[in-house]
Amino acid sequence: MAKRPGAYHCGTEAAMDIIDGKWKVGILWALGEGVRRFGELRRMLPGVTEKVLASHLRELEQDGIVRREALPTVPPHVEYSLTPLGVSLNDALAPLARWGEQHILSAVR
Amino acid sequence: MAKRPGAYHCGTEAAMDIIDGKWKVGILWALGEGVRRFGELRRMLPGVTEKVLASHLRELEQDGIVRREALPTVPPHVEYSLTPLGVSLNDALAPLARWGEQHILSAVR
DNA sequence: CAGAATCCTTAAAGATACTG
DNA sequence: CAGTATCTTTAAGGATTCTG
Repeated sequence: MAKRPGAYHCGTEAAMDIIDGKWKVGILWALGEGVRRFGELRRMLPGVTEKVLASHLRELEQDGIVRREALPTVPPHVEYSLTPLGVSLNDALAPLARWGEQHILSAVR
Repeated sequence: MAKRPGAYHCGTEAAMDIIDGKWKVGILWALGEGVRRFGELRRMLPGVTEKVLASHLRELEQDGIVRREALPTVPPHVEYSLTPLGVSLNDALAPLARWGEQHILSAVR
């Protein structure tokens, strides 16, 4: 979770704080493809527990990265999507993804 | 620390694994300015303990990000610097730094 | 279905002291 | 100077159960 804006020394530190959490970048990646429901996200991230997924989503929501919309249906129905800020964060992450693919993932392939 | 290349689902995850550690991006930033000695790094990162700094440096060295050169002098003298891979990682981190500055740090200034 | 509540495990980090 | 060796602390994450 992000702290107060004054608590950082550089932008990277601030950004890292927001995506700090085992499944945060996975969530960003999953929501980059469109609107997803809670159960969909859970299936897209094999191994994540409900508790951790819920708390990560709540933190991302508080940081303005994710929008949460609860539909008043029975049974409950909640949709998650990226805010414009979330989209921009995803874009800023793209070079890092390319770096990882080129230098780490392709090392043995 | 980076695991085996096959253990990741995307490049971001692999990159995040390498810079995972409270002071790793700080070390990258400090070494981006040039060669530094152990004691210099410690002073540049207020709050880091010797143990954590040493282990972070060892991990970054194993991941090929940092080069360690021990000079055979008395008293001991060890110089740390970025490898070409480390420089490229620092470059890939730049967009994220800009994002953090624009969207988080400047939020209250 | 989408979570909240509770309890539990364990790695990462911190503190402190010591040394080639 | 540049670490290593222990010990302790903490907080993220996991497992399980329960509910509007």
